[in-house]
Amino acid sequence: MTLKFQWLFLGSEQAVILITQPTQNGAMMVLISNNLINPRTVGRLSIYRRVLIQLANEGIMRVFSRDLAKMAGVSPSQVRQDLMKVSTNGTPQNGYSVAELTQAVITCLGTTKITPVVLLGAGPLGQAILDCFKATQPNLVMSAVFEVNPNMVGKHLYDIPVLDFSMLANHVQAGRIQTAILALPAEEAQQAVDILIASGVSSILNFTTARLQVPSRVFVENNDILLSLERVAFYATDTAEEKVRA
Amino acid sequence: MTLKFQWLFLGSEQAVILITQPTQNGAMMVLISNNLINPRTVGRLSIYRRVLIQLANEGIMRVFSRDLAKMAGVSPSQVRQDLMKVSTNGTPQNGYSVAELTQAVITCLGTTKITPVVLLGAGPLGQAILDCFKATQPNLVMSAVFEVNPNMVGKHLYDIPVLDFSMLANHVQAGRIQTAILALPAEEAQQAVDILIASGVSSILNFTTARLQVPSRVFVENNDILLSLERVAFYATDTAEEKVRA
DNA sequence: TAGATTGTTAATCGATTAACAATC
DNA sequence: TAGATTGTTAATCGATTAACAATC
Repeated sequence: MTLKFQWLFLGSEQAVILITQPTQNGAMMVLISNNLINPRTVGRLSIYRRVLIQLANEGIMRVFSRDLAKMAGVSPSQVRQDLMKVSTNGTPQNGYSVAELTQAVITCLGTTKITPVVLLGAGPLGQAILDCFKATQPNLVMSAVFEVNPNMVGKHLYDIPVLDFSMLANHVQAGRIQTAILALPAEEAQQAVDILIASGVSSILNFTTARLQVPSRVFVENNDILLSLERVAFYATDTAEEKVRA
Repeated sequence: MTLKFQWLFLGSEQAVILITQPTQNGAMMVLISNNLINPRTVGRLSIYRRVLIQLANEGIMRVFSRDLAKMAGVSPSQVRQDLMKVSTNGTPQNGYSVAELTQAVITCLGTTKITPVVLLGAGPLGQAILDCFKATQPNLVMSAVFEVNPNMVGKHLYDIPVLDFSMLANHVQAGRIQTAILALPAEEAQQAVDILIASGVSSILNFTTARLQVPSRVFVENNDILLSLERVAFYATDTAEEKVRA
């Protein structure tokens, strides 16, 4: 009997895993449908991991939810609620073992598995992303950069080869690459996404302003830098002009 | 009588404006406390603006909430709910005038006022942000880039002068600059933020992994690229390994 | 008019916070 | 033991969605 499992993303904040099996007439039957960790929680767990690693570097052995909360910028309740998603081992009076909790969070986030990534676009943003990769955990490995600009193709950026865009589908399929980063012009985004998904990609980090059309099994994280800029501009207030005469 | 008004940010998703006046003993008395547009709504309004401008370019004169919703990737209810925040002018049967709605959204977002910005950090990420500025509305104007690296100071990047970090406070004060972008090492972030806030900055776009400590009147938008990467890696699933034998 | 859409209020949904028994 | 913290359930809060009267 062949079982199949896949993520399903509901909106942008909720994820579900489906385990299905084929019925006699060929249709799929849902066996298990588990609510799993949603993107917000994953984000906070990543932050806890950073904080925990820093604590370990400082030689601190144990930590309370209150302290972890303060350092991560969230509430103590939130920390304990989130830690319910990982196999916790805290004790009253003693809090959590930094070493054990770090391990539990890392296991939960699956940061132990090597995840190959492709980057689309070798412009300034693409290069900045490559630069960021120096700081990531070693489980994320950049496989190649794809560009249409013939002046860049064949070179290396941060030791990563820049390949022609036409090689994208083959490369992704051959390397069974599941993760892609979009740092190309918004007009080219959807077309590239169609190729990526057809080649097996299931998780996309989208730095373009385009709204991507993808099947529900594919995860999309939008990081719209222009939107961030516009929002920050909106909330800027000139304190020097804040006083008005009535 | 001197009135004073200021934003107040509650958590990361809610903003309030306070209008206060001094009492006889010098304390401030709250006159009006208005719930105003929260960051999520501001983000969606920015997206609507983009969509509307594109529609105008295509020569389309009128639009229904249903169509706007589809193009922005949200629900029709959400569109109408958001448009309640701007002075709307839609009519049943005819929907919204693209030109009028664009104008109303732009007015609401305050995109008419020139907003000067400083950028901290001239590394690869800083340069990518400068590159993004080409695409922004002309109301956002980059004033200067600040760096500690003496090899960069004195040069120009994208026609913007790179100044020494020691000139930051004076420059921000002299130019009454309210908005700053952080693209420097996380270890230097808080120290820089303290200088910025003391110099009058009220709105910060933080690209570092640091959690910033700021007074509640200051808006902080965190854009943690490493977190985005980690989240995307988490949801990647290898479809080729999705089939398991039971 | 009939039908469809707006503007707005009510209902739902989900995420965060509070509370508290169990425990060290 | 007394006091404080965990793990978890219940309550709250806020955001999104649905519903619907008013309207063109």
